[in-house]
Amino acid sequence: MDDDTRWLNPDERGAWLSFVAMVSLLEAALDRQLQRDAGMPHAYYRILAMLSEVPGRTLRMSDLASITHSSQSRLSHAVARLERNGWVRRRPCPDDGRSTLAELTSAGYAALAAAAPGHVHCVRENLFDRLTPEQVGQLRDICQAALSRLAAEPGVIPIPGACKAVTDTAMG
Amino acid sequence: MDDDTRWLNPDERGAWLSFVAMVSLLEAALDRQLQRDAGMPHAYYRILAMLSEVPGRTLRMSDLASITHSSQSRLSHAVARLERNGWVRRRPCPDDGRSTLAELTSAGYAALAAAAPGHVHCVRENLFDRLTPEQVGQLRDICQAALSRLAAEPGVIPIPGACKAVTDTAMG
DNA sequence: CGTACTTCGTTGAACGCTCAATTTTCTCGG
DNA sequence: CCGAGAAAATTGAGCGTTCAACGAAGTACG
Repeated sequence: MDDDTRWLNPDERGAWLSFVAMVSLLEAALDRQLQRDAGMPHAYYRILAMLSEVPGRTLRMSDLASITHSSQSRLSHAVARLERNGWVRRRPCPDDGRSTLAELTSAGYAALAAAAPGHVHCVRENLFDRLTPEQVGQLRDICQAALSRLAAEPGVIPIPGACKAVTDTAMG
Repeated sequence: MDDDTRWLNPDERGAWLSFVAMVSLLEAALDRQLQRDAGMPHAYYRILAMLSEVPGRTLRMSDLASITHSSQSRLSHAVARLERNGWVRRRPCPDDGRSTLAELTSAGYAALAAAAPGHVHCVRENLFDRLTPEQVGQLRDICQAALSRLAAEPGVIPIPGACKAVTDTAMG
């Protein structure tokens, strides 16, 4: 172990342990709440939420994968399940024979609308209601700083048009 | 939808979208790196890391579940796999017939030591090297604020002794 | 002592995600 | 037009996590 590894200093280690604990518990809390009250995991809620915010409530599978930070495979499995629930409908894209369009159905919108208040309550209760307005800004800046590197990772290609239009207004 | 739900304001929504994106991508990057280079997911790395930091490299399953913020069931499955790899050994607890002790083997320690540099590099590259020292402190405070609520969630009982002793020094 | 209750850990089924093919369609250079 | 390569989406196997159920061992109280 004669390494040139730059280990975490005490401040960084403390922050990292808090971060890992916080993320584990928060994700678990969100998943438990949504699974119990709406019959879907957090990842599926985000798919419905993203679709709901876009004109026509329709997106190409590829774009939907990008804005939900999901692999195509993962999204394909997920949408297959959402379609079985009647919450999403798939149809071929007229402009590009390779693409598939995913559309939020009215049943899907209703499920999302029913789930949203409980979900937002959970997010507030466990995060934002514990933070000062200053800390909200700090959190955004910290995440953006990390994203400057993460968004360039293999397999993560930012979508020029669709992404921005949505992330400005989506509710999470 | 005539609700008294307090929706997220624009600042909160922006922070939340950044946070969700950052967490998804960071977790994915950590899992990919560890799976590729060390043959284990991040959750399993954390189990080995926690064991390695404790006197005797041994913990009761219950305590190990607590400090890794894992359910007992999840930990039980995980340790079963780690034991199959020869990285952890289980034996009955002499003090309490219900309990099981999990001990990090020397092979397990070696696997951890081999995995650590690459993992820390990944954490640095995608997070800490993008943050100012001030932001590191802000991140810790923000996570601690959220943990003040999350740590009290159902199923999460802080361990009086073992937990503190470890979280002061563990490397994540 | 014995009954009720709690704690500890495990198990199996169901489910979601990852990874590595595979198929279909589009694009581009010749 | 044709062939090579890229892009879009899907599929199935393997793995990790969740959830509910269970057995085994400790605790509290009459």
